[in-house]
Amino acid sequence: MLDDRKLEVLRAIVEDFVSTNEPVGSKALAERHGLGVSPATVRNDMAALEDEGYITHPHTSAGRIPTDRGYRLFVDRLSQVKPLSPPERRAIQSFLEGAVDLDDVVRRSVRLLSQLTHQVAVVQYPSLSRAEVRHLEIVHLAPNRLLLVLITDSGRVEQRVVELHGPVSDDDVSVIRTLLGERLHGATLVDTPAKLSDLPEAAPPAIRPVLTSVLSVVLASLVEKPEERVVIGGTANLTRNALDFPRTLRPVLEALEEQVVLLRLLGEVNDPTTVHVKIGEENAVEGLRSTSVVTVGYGAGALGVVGPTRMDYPGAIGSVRAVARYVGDLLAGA
Amino acid sequence: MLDDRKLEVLRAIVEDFVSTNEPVGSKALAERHGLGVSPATVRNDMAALEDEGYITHPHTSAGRIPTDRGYRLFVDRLSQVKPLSPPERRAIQSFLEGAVDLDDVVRRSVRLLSQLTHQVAVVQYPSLSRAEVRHLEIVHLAPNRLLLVLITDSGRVEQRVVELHGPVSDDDVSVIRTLLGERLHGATLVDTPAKLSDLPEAAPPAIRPVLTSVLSVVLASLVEKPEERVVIGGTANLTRNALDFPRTLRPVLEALEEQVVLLRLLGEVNDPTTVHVKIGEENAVEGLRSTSVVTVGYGAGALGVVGPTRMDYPGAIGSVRAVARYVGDLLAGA
DNA sequence: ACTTGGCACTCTGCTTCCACGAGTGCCAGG
DNA sequence: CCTGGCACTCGTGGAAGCAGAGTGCCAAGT
Repeated sequence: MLDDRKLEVLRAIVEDFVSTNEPVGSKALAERHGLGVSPATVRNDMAALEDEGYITHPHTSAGRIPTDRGYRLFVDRLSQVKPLSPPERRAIQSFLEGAVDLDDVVRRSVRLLSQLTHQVAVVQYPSLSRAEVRHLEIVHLAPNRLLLVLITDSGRVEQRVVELHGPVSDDDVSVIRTLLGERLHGATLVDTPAKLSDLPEAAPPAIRPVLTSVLSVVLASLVEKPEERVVIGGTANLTRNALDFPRTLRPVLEALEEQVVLLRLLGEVNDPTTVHVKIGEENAVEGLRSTSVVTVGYGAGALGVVGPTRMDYPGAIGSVRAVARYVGDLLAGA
Repeated sequence: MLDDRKLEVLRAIVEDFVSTNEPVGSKALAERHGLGVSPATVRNDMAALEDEGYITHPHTSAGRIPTDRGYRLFVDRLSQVKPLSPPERRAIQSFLEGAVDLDDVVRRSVRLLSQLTHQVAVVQYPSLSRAEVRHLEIVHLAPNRLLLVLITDSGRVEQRVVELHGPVSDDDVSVIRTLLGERLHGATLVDTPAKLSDLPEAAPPAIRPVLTSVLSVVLASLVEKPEERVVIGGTANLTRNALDFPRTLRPVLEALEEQVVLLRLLGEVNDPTTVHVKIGEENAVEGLRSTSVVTVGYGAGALGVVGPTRMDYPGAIGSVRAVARYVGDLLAGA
């Protein structure tokens, strides 16, 4: 059904349309891509591709543009990832290494990705649940108020306030600090419920009430529904090609403002090591049906870009993969 | 030069234009605002207002629209702040009180502001320099690597990694922790240089090298150039009135992505208790010359909104002020 | 069976033209 | 100083016409 030349035509259409943002006609295509056949032949192939739903045309006398399905085929079978140039790689590395802390790493990654791809970039903080506890500090803020500070191996620092029913002494706080510290040091957060379950019984009766308050906060806010954080940047790129989002910029921006939505995007990454591409209507999120999303896991989290379906997929995939790799290494080694 | 009626006409023009987004003509204005005079009279007044530079018209046969100068006069002399309704106040309060930590307070404030005003909201984290140290924790990450965690009275938690030249023992770390803790507890960050200057001499010689490394990081990253953070939200509102930013949406989005720019906006607040309004060309930031910015300090930081010059100033000022008040109270009491 | 040139057809986009209407500026009279 | 009247300007919107791009299909060539 689809011989090699037809696929070649499809590739040419995608590439042309991506770079010019204009429907591409048979004539221009035939001569510009050295296919060695006449426009008429190309037209026949185009008709076939259109029958199969890979391309369409906005109106009768316009050129063709790829459909979501066409992009899908292009991504799956016709394109190959565009690797970054060595200078680019060096630039990424040195830019990321300049970061002073985790926040900085994430911010820099976002900026990097959006500049490399000219799209909107999304970077998730390393997930808490998979993280390992490096330190748990308890600060005695007020007689009946504690602040828990959790530091993970990925550099994340989480804080939670614990309101107690009654006042507690500094000494008791020290005891609890030591107890918890021993149990949790080096544990991953998913393991903590098991590690902590017998703690109240094992502890001196005097501190049990306080201990349970602390434990409930730890379990509730760090383990059961650990806060996932996502940072976004480069939204100005959405206006780059005003033509891409005729009247749909609004919903896109709205969707991108929702943490939940972003998490869902990044969370759909099953296999964390391969790059995932969601094209147009494939997106579960309503407001992003006119966009494509390229994501990949970097270890403890995920990152990606969001842009028009008319996107430079090979470039985006290459950039996303490269940045994920560097970020992953950086955080693993930190 | 400008009698009361002319001012009244200006007010009417601003209000009409803000609500309809269409140039307003003499006829509609005369009848809709019950000025008690004929359109012809209004026209004369308009001509005067135009001579003074308060209004202009896009083309000969169109109605008038306010200039930046006109808005300025309106804001300064013709409008009065629209106070929020009691239900609105209650909603704000209960929404903010649901926050679990500082990050949450800031995020909620941004959302609140953008929803109240239908503009882009900007909220600065409580500034570090004015903050008081509530706790300084030193975590021994690796033999030659420490993590400083600083907790302020406003709830901010800052972390910095200190790389040491050589390994250090847990005991030495404890000593330093105690030393620093004593000196810094309750101090504001601006005071710290004074409080710490004699510390190296006062400390046991053995730990001096480590101590100076730690001190230099504290001073450099927390005091000399303390990291200011800003959160932004509601950018989708920029697309609400597509007509407001014909081809200028791009630079606005770009400007808003720059932390520096946002800080500059909020930093221009001299008198922290009054609301500041920057209209159009008054803005120092290039990309925001087509917008207006309404800001106010809330105590340890500032917040505000960014929108088209054609903005509901009384409403925006009221909302900004109200939110700032609640946020200020919340953080002061926390 | 596939390719190719030719040709008629169908659109869109652009211009021109024109009439309409909103809105103004000005003037003379109350 | 206000008001009604009136001529003038100018953008808007619709109709009409035209050029260009691109298609679909057919018949002939390889």
